[in-house]
Amino acid sequence: MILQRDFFERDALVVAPELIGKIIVRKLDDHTILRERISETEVYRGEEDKACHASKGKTQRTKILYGESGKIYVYLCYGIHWLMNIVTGERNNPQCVLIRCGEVHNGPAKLTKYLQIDGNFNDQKIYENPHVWIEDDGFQPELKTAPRVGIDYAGDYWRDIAWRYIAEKK
DNA sequence: TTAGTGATATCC
DNA sequence: GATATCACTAAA
Repeated sequence: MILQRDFFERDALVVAPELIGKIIVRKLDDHTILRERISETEVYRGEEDKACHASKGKTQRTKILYGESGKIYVYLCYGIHWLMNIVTGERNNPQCVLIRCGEVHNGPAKLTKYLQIDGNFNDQKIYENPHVWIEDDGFQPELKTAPRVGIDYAGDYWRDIAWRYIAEKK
């Protein structure tokens, strides 16, 4: 089953844990289809979240977070790495879920490198998309939570909040 | 531990 | 126009 827009229309704090165990499918061409199960996500939610790009308000870059849910938000980090997010929640409620790792490729930039996701995918839909989508095969691993990574600048409260969801290893 | 890398926001 | 910042990785 392919996840449709209504899945992403909900709050990021609901979508992020449910994305764990889902499968990102990336079709490069008719003969090459990559699949990777999501094992870690993080929530970036609202203008008051200092770690969220939208905390500085609506800009050219962050306007996509204010738009339609189910869009892919791809962001270039440190000049080298593409990070893949999915916009969630209703319009004008800026929030997204960062796809932080897959089962095979740990690390947000490794994942996008493997899946060949880059800036061209920014602002595209993650559903009704012939090149990339997310499937649910019914698998639901046990989850654990942890503080988010790499956001020391966000201050004590936002740095320590447990908005990171990880598939528990068995 | 550190270098590499470039888009974005912010300050002239 | 210039510069400071940054949700990372690989090599050592």
